[in-house]
Amino acid sequence: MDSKLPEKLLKPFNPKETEERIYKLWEDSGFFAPEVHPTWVDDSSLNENFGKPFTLIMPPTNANGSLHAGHGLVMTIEDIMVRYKRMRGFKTLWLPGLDHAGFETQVVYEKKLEKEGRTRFEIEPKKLYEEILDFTLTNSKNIKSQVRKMGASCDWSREKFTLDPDIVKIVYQTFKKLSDDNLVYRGNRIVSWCSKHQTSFSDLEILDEERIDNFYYLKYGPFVIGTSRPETKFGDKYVVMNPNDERYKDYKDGQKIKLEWINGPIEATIVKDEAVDMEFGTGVMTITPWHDTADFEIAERHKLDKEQIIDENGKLLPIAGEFAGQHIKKARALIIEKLQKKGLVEKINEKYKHVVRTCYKCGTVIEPQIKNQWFVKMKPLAEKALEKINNGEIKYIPDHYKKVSIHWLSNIMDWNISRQIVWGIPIPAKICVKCGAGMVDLDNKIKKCASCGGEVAQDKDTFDTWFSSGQWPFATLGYPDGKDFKTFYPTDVMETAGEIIFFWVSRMIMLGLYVTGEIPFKNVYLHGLVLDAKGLKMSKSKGNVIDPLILTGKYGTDAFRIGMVIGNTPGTSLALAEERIRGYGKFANKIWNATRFVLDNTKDFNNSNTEIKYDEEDKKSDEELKKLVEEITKEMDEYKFYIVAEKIYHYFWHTFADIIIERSKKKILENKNADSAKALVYSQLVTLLKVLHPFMPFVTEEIWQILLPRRKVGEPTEMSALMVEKWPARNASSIADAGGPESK
RNA sequence: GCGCGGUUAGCUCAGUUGGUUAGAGCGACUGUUUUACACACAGUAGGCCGGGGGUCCGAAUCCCUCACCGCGCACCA
Repeated sequence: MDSKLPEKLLKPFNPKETEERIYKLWEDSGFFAPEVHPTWVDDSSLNENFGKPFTLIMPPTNANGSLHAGHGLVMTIEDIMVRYKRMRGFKTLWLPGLDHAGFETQVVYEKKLEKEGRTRFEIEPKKLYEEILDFTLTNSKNIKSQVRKMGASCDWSREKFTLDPDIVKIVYQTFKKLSDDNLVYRGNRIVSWCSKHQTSFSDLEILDEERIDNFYYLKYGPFVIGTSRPETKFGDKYVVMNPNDERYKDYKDGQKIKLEWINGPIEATIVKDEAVDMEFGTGVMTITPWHDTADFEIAERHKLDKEQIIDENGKLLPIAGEFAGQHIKKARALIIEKLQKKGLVEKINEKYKHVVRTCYKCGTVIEPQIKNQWFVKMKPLAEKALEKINNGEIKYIPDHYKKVSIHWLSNIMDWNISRQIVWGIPIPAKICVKCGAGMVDLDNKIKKCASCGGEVAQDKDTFDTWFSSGQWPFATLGYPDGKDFKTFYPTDVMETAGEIIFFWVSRMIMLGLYVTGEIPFKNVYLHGLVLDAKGLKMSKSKGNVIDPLILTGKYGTDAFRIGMVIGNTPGTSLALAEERIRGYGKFANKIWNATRFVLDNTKDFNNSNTEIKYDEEDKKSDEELKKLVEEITKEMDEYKFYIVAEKIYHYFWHTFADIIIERSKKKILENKNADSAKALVYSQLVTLLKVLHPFMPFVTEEIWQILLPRRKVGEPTEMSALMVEKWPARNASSIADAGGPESK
């Protein structure tokens, strides 16, 4: 028996010195891969789970970003799940990945260009793509090393990037399938256009912003119309009212009237449509179908003309006459001035509260535009998803996200998947130069337009990032023929931020079901936002961003991890205060010091002696811990990490250290039931290290490696690690195996 | 307007199917340098569980209602 304590155990726990070494030990062991089996014996009579797959696909991290507090939470929660399942004997796969993060990255790169005095509109697209690719790949090394620092036990050999050729191939096949099934179409539809970023968006990239603006009442022939956007009114030649509105019953649908308008006399046509709210304004409005969704729909219903008033840069077109070429921001006041001179302004309400749609990145007011784009018909896809969610095949944690998802899916709109940016997966399609028709063309074979015979050109647009990441679970596993796909799909858990429930989670369900016929994951675990100590959202402008790596550097990764998880219920945002983490740094040291005591006092103790009989109170303590382990095992299976971590923390500190160790001192000193005491402290330490490991992997593994020579007497000296040790309970109802001196 | 959360100790939050004196961490206060640990130990104080109503033998927990805070969705020009 080794009777000397290692030198380092005599000093306080030093996370800095430990973490990199331990991570390397794990990585070298190969245990991150599901195929590399735990060292304990496969006995399914003892463990029903042994060898069953457990799959978690990591949300692909933005390759060009750096680790923020939110990532810290993701890596912690997912690693806890994965380490726990691995210790339970599951064939555990945690697949890491990187995201090219299309628009996000492009915006970052554009800012960089701006600083260099360049702009993307002057750079040849191919070259720009190469530049961003280079930029992204360089930065990706950074994020990958940071993920390692968090202790993530993911299988790096299976790492994927959203632009990998095999991923792109699958994305293309899905696009083709959607097209073949008539679920993707190209058409002139209103899209949300950002004039700064020169791209269209889906409805999710838009932020609603409440504003107080002027609301103008304008004389329009015999009517008074209300508008907050006079700059769009140049082309308005339809005046619409509700057919049931008694006030205007004398005007007939289709009737023409002549009137004086901004730039002279015009002829307008009366249109009756029920979409007009009789209560709002005067109950009469004119429409601008090119720049307003509601107006567009009215125009479609009545087959009305649509004219573009504002160009893609937000400037007025020649239809605006003397105002042509002016930016709409500046033009509004001038137009009102002119209307006032002409006596066409009836009144102005200066306190009009309404909602303006803005670009989520730059805040520019979104200008709806009619554009020829690719759209996915969502209704049929959503219906299938709703079925699976409603019948409980996909479980949400916390539960209320189920309701939120159902609500969104039930009111879903078609999805504009084309983006006018270079950084992304190019859309494999030809566009007819003559008629604008779009044809999916994976093999680059189409030379003439199928509908008009005109010349075709390659589509210059790229896919919305979420179109490719929406296929992530089956794409990363190599659908349809990959071995991993067959073994690990459907995956078990999708763990991600509640914020992207629609962007990502719901779309993965729809696309996964559509392509593979199966749900992509059985459980959705959604975590909340990580906020600053005061509960405010972190932002660079507020200067309250907390860098997780500074905290892990100061207090250790273990302290950070358990601090992130204790008391943090799923879905709830977390206020990250430094004292919180500092406190758990003390806990890591407490574990370290308790270990020193146990090893120091049991060095002469023969732990292979199975004859030890606990005395009365030790027996009680032994049973108490076994009961606790059963309890937390159940809670682990219910994803209640916040309560498990707290229970273990509390037991370790206030029962094991404060009561059991204190009690043992007396017994050992007086040599009264000393063997019982020694056996108990050793056994409890071993069990506690195991259950603590998913939460605090570094300190527990470090101690395990010190313990190992004692535990493995007479056994082969092969690589062994706590991360593949057996969890000390089979399941909630079974008898716990507390490990300890009796274990072989 | 519709939907989803939240309101519990000074702060951050737990509280599972309703059951005896409502919990944790941090903070505060009082002691103690006891041979693993002062990154410690022993202890103390602090809550009409947002307001009102109801069901029940019994409600922080279930139902109704109001108030306030947060978030999401929406084509009222």
